[in-house]
Amino acid sequence: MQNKTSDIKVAVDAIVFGYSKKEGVSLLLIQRKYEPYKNSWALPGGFVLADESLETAVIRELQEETGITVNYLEQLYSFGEPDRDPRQRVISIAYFGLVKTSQFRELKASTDAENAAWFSIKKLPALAFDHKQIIRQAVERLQSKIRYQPIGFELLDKKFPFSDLEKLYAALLDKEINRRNFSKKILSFDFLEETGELSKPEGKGRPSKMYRFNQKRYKELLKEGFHFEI
Amino acid sequence: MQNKTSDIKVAVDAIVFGYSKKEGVSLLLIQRKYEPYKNSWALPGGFVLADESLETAVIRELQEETGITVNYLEQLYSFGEPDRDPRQRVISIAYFGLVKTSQFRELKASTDAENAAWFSIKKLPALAFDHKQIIRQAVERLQSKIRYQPIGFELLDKKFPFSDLEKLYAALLDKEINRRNFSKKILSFDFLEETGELSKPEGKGRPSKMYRFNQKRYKELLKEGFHFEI
DNA sequence: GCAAAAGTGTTTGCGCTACACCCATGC
DNA sequence: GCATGGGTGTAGCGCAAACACTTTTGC
Repeated sequence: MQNKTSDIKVAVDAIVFGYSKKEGVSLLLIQRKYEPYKNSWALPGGFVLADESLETAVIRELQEETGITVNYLEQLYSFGEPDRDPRQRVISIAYFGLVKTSQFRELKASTDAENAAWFSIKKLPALAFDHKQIIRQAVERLQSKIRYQPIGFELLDKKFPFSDLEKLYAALLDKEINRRNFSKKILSFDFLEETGELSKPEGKGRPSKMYRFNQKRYKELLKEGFHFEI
Repeated sequence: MQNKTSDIKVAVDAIVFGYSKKEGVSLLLIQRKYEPYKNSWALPGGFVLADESLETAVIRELQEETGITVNYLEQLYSFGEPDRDPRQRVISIAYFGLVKTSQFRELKASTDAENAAWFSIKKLPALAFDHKQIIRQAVERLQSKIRYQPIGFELLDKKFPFSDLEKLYAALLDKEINRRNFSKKILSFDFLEETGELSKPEGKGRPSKMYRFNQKRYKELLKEGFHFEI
């Protein structure tokens, strides 16, 4: 057996983003309980079981380690440099997930076994393995994907004031947005609907209409050849 | 050892595209010599060795099985459904490659051990494993990527008449292109340079100027914040 | 001269940008 | 009333689509 091929382990990692107006864009991390990198912060994830799909493995690990259920998940990239894990060869298929702000807050309740926490992507701790690089790639994917697919809504609550969407885009793209033009563009797409409700004013200013993303309408538009683009 | 994780094998597959005016967009396939799917056509690829990177594995397998050296390569996606290989669990990291037309023609010379051939993507044979699905995804990637990254040049010769580029885009996007507007747009990007030569007219019509893609200029433009988009 | 393919100029209209103003709320 | 943030109208500019015409070759 000259060319050993069977001792490569297969793992999955999850890069899960959340968002709040206060904290901005945040990332879900766990604190490792074992060597290597014991006590370091790292991406949630683990080895794939013999008969589960990759996606199932991610969902399972996220549930086990953080109690979180994502409402958007897609494969990001596979990382397989021979030396990325000091113990043995491990290739990791990284998945990219988004959770709504309501879930985002509820983290602590469901996690006492593992130590899991949200970190603002502007203030990340030192990270295990090549996870820093993986996260960089995930942030790039998020920033580019938000421009041509309406995944921003997966980070907001079901109902949200329009200004929340605007602030989210400003935070994600890290630049100011022209309020007038942004709302004209988004509303012209015709996949947002008013719920009829008004937001309770948070201290100051006029209350805003609440909106809801109409998934069904969006799917219809896609069939008609519509292309989302910011 | 209740949860077996160590018996998943790791493979790579290559989806390599070529292009010629006659055949259009073509795909490189090999004919399998062993079971399963013996004699079926399949993507070139194979298991990753213990100490090589994923990309190295792809390049090696392509060389061994087809004699081809790609001049563009990027990771496409990882496929890992538990039942995608009848023998045992195999996850495959698929890579997406492009070769220039000159290489594209030279295939037969370097391959007598394996049976390798180009197939027009409009007339693909039956395929082993889940390779049909992988190819579909690769074609989608090619079609979308060609619009926002100048990878089309990787499918043409170093020097090419402008109309070749136009025909390539028409073939890839499967729609007609307005000659005037296409050339205005591409030339305005300022990363094509005239070589000064003229094409030998192929029978009829006026000979055309030959162009060359200026990689260095393109990199400069990127630094200045330029964004390619068709 | 004629057909075929390359090369170029110009009008038109849509969409994005920029700017300006009005409305509803809490204090 | 005033400050704060939400909501909307519109002029102007730029760019891309659409169309038309000229040039150079082989026969």
